[in-house]
Amino acid sequence: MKKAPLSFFNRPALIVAKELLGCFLATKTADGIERYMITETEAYIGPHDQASHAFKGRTKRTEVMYQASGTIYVYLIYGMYNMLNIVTDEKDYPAAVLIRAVEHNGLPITGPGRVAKHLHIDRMVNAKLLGKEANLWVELPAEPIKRKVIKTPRIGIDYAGPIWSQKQYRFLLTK
DNA sequence: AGATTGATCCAT
DNA sequence: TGGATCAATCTG
Repeated sequence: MKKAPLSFFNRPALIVAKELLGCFLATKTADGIERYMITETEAYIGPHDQASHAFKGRTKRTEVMYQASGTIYVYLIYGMYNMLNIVTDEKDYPAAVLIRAVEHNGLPITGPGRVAKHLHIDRMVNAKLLGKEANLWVELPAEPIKRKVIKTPRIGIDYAGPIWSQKQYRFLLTK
């Protein structure tokens, strides 16, 4: 299995979000390398995206979204759940892809909170670089995926207004 | 449908 | 400095 180069992420978030489907999140454990196939993503595409945290500008929390592509962005929501994102695009351009669901040995893990919990991902890895500074990286599938891709509006962003809340920036693999 | 939970951001 | 808000999930 081939590790995704950091250049994979140095592209528009919409492209990365689509291409991450079928890729694997990989982490090293005592039992070896565990791989989780990514089955659902969402793109947050820039400073003008009203659904994005970066819409309010550069703050202590959003600073990581402006860092180099391949940087990990993890934040806490509702005081309970960690959300795993991967920064995309050029440095100083705030964009990221949220990992919303994976599959492990054919078993689905749906919902971003459950994904992070299952992989033991928390804010300790926030602002770390995939593979270099964190025990987490992405691997590319050996063969192109055969499953179909569905697009829908993003989840839980009604605050983003009528235009941005309806953009079809969520991508899922069908069964 | 309602509770949960705490970091973050902005207005008072 | 307080208080609303939140890229969600669990239980009834």
